[in-house]
Amino acid sequence: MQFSLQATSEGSRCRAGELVTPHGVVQTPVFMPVGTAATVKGVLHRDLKEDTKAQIILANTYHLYLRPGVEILEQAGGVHKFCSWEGPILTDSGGFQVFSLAGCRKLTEEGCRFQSHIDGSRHLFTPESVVDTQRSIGADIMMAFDECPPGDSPRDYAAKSLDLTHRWLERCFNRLANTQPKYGYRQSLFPIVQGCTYEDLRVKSAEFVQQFDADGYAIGGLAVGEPAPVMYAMIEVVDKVLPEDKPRYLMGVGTPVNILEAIDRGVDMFDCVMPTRNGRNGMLFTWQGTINIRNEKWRDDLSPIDPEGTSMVDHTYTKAYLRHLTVSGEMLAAQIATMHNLAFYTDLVRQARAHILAGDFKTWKEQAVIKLSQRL
RNA sequence: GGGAGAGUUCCAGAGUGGCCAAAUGGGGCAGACUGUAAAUCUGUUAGCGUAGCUUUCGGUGGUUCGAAUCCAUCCUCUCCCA
Repeated sequence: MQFSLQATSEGSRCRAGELVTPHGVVQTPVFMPVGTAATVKGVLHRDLKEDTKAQIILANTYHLYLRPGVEILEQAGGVHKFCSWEGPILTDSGGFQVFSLAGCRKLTEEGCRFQSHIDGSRHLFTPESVVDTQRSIGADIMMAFDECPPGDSPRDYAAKSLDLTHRWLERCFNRLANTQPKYGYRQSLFPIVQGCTYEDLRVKSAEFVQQFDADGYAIGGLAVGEPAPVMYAMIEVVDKVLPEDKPRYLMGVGTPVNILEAIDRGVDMFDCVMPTRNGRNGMLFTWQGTINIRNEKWRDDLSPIDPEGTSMVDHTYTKAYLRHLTVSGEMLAAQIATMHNLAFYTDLVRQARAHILAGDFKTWKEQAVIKLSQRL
């Protein structure tokens, strides 16, 4: 996998780049819609690609392993063919599920024993098995199996957890080296920097991780409850250590403002459920701020959903209509809101990229952040 | 014409002397959501600026220390039999 930097900007660590994957070129900064179960909920791939301009999407190892299962994915010839998405796919390792499904799992040196949230059946994930599963899935970018500790973890737990994540990382790379891709193209493995909100642990993790000469590096365990300034500080610390010539991926982040701030600090790749999940729950992101489309004030607003929007839905439907659909519980509401939000998120990073290339990112960002923080 | 029953806060519908500003559901209003166990979850929904006070359970009048609950009467509605 090749990554090339095309531009950086004065007074900022921001970068514009290009990532060449087996399934196509990704221009960075990039936002990657989350498609946990090999589907970005409610959106046809045609619309995902042509309307919302998604360049690469996520899928999830934990969820695909449980359903439909590795066998079906192998029979299909990998997840791309299974779900008919021809572009690049990144799979999360299930590390986040180990965190978010706490209560039905047990961590050991070997890996993580857990019970399926679907039927309660018992399973074991190890760094090796997770790499194997991602081989079977056929992701362009595989993620290392990590532990994502709670945001408020005490230092001793964070340190212990970090060491475990590092030992697991070595095992992930060993497994990667000793196995072959199943579908004829090379797969990349991204390590994940952890360390909670402890600066020295973050530095230690970034230094540990970069010795693996990976195709890209991820920053995990952020936006899990800590204040945004703390998150930004952690990004700054880590980005100083990570290699300049490789993409940096901030996992699970975030709000439009979070994303611009992270781009400013050198992050190239993002994913977040916010545009999709919040969209399904009636929240719209726009350049003028966020909208709760359920609010009564939109009841008779027959203006387009978003005059500045780049999606077909923005100009085809009115706010009053989308509110009606949302309040009525109509499934089309979720589809329209999701398309709008994804189109907005990709537009957000695309404009950021354009301003990086133009050299005025910093001033543009300052103005954008003010507007984006508003509630309409 | 005869008989039976019912009218409760936005709606449906509990409650049948004090623990009732009144269950529950719906609807309304608002909020949350950051590597998706989420088309989910939470709050609120008589008035006044909390404690507390004030006006509500078809209308009117009464019984009682006290009434949505008991009595009288009026109004409205539903069902059954002719």
